[in-house]
Amino acid sequence: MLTKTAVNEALHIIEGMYPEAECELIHSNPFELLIAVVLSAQCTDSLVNKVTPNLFTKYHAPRDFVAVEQEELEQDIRSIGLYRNKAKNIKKLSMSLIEQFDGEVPQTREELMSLAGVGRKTANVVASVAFGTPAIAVDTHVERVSKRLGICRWKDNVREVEETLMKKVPKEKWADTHHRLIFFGRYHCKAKDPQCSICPLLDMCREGKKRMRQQEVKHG
DNA sequence: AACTCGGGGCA
DNA sequence: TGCCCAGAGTT
Repeated sequence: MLTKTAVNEALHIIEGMYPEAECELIHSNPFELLIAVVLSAQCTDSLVNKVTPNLFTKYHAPRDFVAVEQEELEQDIRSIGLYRNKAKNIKKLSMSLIEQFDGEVPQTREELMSLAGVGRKTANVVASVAFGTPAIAVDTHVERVSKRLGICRWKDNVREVEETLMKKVPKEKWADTHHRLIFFGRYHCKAKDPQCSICPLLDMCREGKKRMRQQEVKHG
């Protein structure tokens, strides 16, 4: 397991690799953010950003999603994939907002996670981006990178990865950490074909060094 | 713990 | 044209 100091050193190096910020979901209020993040499950932010401008021109509040036919909403979001589940969840979620939260987006992670289509990652993104609640949203990139580097343990579940990151990263850097690790995971420490041989973190990376040793054996 | 949902993007 | 991407719900 990497120490607090080593983790912050790693984050600093990653920061140097990617000066610009992560692509973010287009939204202008907490409700639009919530919808956009629910839509973004299993697809990229840029893909979601292609449908949300039209979507938010047509739908402005929970009641608009409740009123529309499921099939029509499915067509409005069809291009992002998994559209039946997502349309169903958005209609259900919108009804919950009206019935339980006076039509507003709740601010706590527990309340957010009670909504259809909102899991731990989505709840953390909404809580932190819309309401400034300190949180680290752990997606597959953050999880994979944290495990390879040895920030957390291999067997940790998402909650444990999140808790370990919160312990090892200063609170004021949580939001930035999320973006940096996603960027690093998507473009460099990829799930398949990670770029270990040119990685500036190789010296401190347990998995990277292991992979390099395996390559040496393979290629004589 | 494994399975399902489903398009777009890119080699 | 087939592989790769990327969470939440269900069983």
